[in-house]
Amino acid sequence: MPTHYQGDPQIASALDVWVKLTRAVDSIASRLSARGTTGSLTITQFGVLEVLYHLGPMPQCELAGKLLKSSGNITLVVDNLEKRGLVRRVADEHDRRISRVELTPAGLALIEEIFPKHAQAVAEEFSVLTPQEQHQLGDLLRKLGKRGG
Amino acid sequence: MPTHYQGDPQIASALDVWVKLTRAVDSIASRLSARGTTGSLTITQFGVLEVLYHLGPMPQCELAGKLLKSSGNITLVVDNLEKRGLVRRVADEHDRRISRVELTPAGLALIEEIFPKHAQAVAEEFSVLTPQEQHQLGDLLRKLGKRGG
DNA sequence: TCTAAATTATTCAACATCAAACGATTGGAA
DNA sequence: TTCCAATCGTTTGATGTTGAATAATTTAGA
Repeated sequence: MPTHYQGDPQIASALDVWVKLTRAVDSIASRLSARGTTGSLTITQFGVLEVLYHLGPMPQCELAGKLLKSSGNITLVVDNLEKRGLVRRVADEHDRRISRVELTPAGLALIEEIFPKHAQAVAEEFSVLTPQEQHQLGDLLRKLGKRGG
Repeated sequence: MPTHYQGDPQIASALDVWVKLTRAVDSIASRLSARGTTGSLTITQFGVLEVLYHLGPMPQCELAGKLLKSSGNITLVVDNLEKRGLVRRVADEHDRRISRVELTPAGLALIEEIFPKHAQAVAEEFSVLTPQEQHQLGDLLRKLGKRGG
């Protein structure tokens, strides 16, 4: 989408790259989703299972931090995963404010089945870039992301 | 977030870059949002006004295409903008299926006020990259995005 | 100890988002 | 001309998302 911005070339360049950045992510995400590699899960549900799979059980607030979502959002997503029997809330013994979330056997079986397929699909999407280009991209993104946010 | 993936280094690298990519976008978007440069508008509402501002009145289906959203979504967002008097639906004379969306004077005034601030904020976010690095990033993203999606 | 501040999870209202189904309309083919 | 397929916008149901308010609990400080 051309932004047609007529001012400062620095601003025009930044707007252009920002649009490219958001559209690239949208584009890749939609192609990944179309492949159905997340099974019957939504993106966020997949994210929750994946984090629990790789990092183990954790409190909801920590889950919110990892996934960059609000606590209210995590409450709902965990609710929906719990209804489907994929995760379980376990009360913390030492701090009764905390409810720890963990995978059920069904949740573990599901993420073990679909994660490799998802990883493979991501690899195929990024195969248009050489290893060096991927490293370069990672460096540029690190500079952009590291700003306190 | 480390993905801790133990397999093919090609897959590990792709997952790593994919995580960096989504997190960079999340991070920048949340900082832009925190600056309040979109005024009292949501991201999508801002997007609609911005497209109408730069490209002129257009049917909802075209708006959906530009913003990569579903038609049902656009219906709702335009509804909300219309309630606030920022846009207007105008029936197409030649094709009664189409309702063209255009800025009202209030909508024009608003986007004319906030867009430059938003553009400035985006420029500041991307000022951590040199012009050459921005160009490099644009090239890499173009390769990633161009895949039919 | 007692109290104030911080943390955790939940709830709610408002908006976003999609997929699917639907009705109205258009355009082309038989 | 008549009918069928495609297009456009809306609606619905399910889920996501935030920010703010709230309740329960813990922690730290006076």
